Amino acid sequence: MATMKEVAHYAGVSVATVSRVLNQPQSVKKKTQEQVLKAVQALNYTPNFLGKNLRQHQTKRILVVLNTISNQFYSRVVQGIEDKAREFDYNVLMMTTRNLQKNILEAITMIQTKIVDGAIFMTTLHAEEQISELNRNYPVVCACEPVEDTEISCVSIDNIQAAYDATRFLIERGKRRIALMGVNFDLKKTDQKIHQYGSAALREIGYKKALEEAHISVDTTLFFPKGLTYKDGASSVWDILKLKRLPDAIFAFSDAGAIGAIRALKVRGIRVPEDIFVVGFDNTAMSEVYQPSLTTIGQPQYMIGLTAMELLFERISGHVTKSIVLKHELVERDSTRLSV
Amino acid sequence: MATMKEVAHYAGVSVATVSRVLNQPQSVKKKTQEQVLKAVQALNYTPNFLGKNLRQHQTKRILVVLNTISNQFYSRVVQGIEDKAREFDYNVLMMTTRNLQKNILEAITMIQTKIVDGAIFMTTLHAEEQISELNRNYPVVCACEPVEDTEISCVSIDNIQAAYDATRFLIERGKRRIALMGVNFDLKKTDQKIHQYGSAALREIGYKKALEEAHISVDTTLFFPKGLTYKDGASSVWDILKLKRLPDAIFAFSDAGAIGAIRALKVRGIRVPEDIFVVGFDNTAMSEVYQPSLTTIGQPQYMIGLTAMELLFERISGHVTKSIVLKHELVERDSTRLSV
DNA sequence: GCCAATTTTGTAATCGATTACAATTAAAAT
DNA sequence: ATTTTAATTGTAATCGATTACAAAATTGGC
Repeated sequence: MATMKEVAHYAGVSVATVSRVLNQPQSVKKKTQEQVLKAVQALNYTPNFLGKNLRQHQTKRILVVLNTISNQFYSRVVQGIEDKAREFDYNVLMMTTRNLQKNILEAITMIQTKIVDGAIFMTTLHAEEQISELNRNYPVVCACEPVEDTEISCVSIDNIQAAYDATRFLIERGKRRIALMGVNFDLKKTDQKIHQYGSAALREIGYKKALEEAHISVDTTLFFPKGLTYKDGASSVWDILKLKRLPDAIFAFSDAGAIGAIRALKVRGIRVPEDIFVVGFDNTAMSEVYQPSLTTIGQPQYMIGLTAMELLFERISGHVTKSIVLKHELVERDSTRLSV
Repeated sequence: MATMKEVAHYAGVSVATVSRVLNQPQSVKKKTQEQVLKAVQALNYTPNFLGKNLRQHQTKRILVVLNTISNQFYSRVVQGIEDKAREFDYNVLMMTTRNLQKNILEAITMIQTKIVDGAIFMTTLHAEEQISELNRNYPVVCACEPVEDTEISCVSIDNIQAAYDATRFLIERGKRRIALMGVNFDLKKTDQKIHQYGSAALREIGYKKALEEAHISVDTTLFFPKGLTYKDGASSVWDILKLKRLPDAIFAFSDAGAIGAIRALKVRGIRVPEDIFVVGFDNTAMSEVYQPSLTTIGQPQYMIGLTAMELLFERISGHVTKSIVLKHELVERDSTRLSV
């Protein structure tokens, strides 16, 4: 609660000296140091970073912008970000947007108003334009979700290839009616730039590519763009059950969605994997623990976080822009494995 | 990137006028307003909040401190916090501690250095002392986890009663060897103040109370204080299987732990609920979706968040301290229900 | 058209730190 | 002991905003 001025007065020195003791102690005499530190103790002084940051034009803080923290997936990405940030003595703050543009703009304001030195966006949807604009003047990195603007540093897997791999995996196992469960396909109607739809649109492309390669025609009645949660997965299954012919496989763009779907199928007596194969996305902890365990596309979450933070540092110090694609992996488990 | 000074110059007015246009436009002539706004546009001006906050001694931001964002449970609490915060035009930032004291101290610094106006801690373990000290000079509220210091505002359920209810529920269904899976029991050895162990210790008390009431002796070989994750639950089961006599029920302090346990039991051919009953904690989405669905203690997460934020506002504006206990509920599902 | 009352604008202090530069003090060299 | 050099400290400007107070401009009443 005390200010540096009061500390200076108490210690009988100038504020400059106090500042030096706290920031470059080697430049001040041992004895004065002690006096000052004693005063700091006595007055229970803690610096006001608003003043410090204002003067120094830097905060040593960055912001991570997420849609929701209830997605297991992000936790590990954030850990990567934090570990790398710590190396450089930076603090990591987070904000959630819950898919509302309003909240993304709020996060953007946080950067423009100099509360943080930069930001990592894991949510580009609904505000690509504004993030792009932000990126012209402030350090920005996008992670997990693709962005159209090549001026923005970005880290993610190859979503097209990943979906292609998953789809092909199912096709090779004899599946031909593969339902797709994910998000935002419908945005397509308003704009043809694919990047704007995020990873889901890319995955849809990979899916189609695999089908075409196998000469299977794309059936859009098998698309269920509800969302990524358990409930979305379950709810999509209610729709699926209305189809004349059921699909023989489901490819969900999230593990939670896949699990919600399996659960709903079970309620109707449809078995996984015997009747329908199911593949998820992200390889979250639950995909291993669920019964049946879930085949899924694993993303190198920790590495994504680490890399994103690295790119952000490069951006903060030198305005270098760079995009990196990391490797995914298909993890085969029980939801696509018929027991022998 | 432009400063207010530049805007003022461009518009041909003083900085005071610019500030007024932005903050109390009614006090400035229409025509000047337009000039200024035009300048703001032209120079793409955004205020620097460091300066503003410094001058005004407030930031309109608060910090939420969590152990981890990978716990489904917190997501909904945070939503409550955010919704209430928005009502008062506050922003909510988050930091994770991953159960490391070092990180809690980092969060505390964030408040002391005036980057935020106050904080909600959902993680008191490892730093009660410091949080208590912080609370003397800055607005602090604790949520979900109990705190010893009565000067700290706190919101949570009655953990003793909740655990009592769960245990009693099992006893009433004929279970007598009830294993406990949770965290931090062992801290007990170093200090006898129960509050320091957090909610887990309270739950242990409730558990014991129910047993004693039923004249069942407490068997500490049935305590498995590994942690709250899926893996912890599964790993505890490996230990359980080493027992001479298996328990007939498991009460886990988290849904994830309970599910991890069910999964591990299944691997060894032990069925839930036929062979063992399992009860979880928190009523997260997965408890409904898992197979078998999980009986669990539900906490009013959203309400906890809402209330915590309310208490923080009271603390920010008037140094009122208040603690609130909210109601829990026992949700019965398949993991404790023998099919007829 | 003049004066008082009111509205609008500007000047300068302020928030709490850092830091260039100057001034002082101590140590080293002669 | 005196000068030179280096180490230590202080003075004051600065970061970018807000805001009390003073000054100027406008309005209204006569």
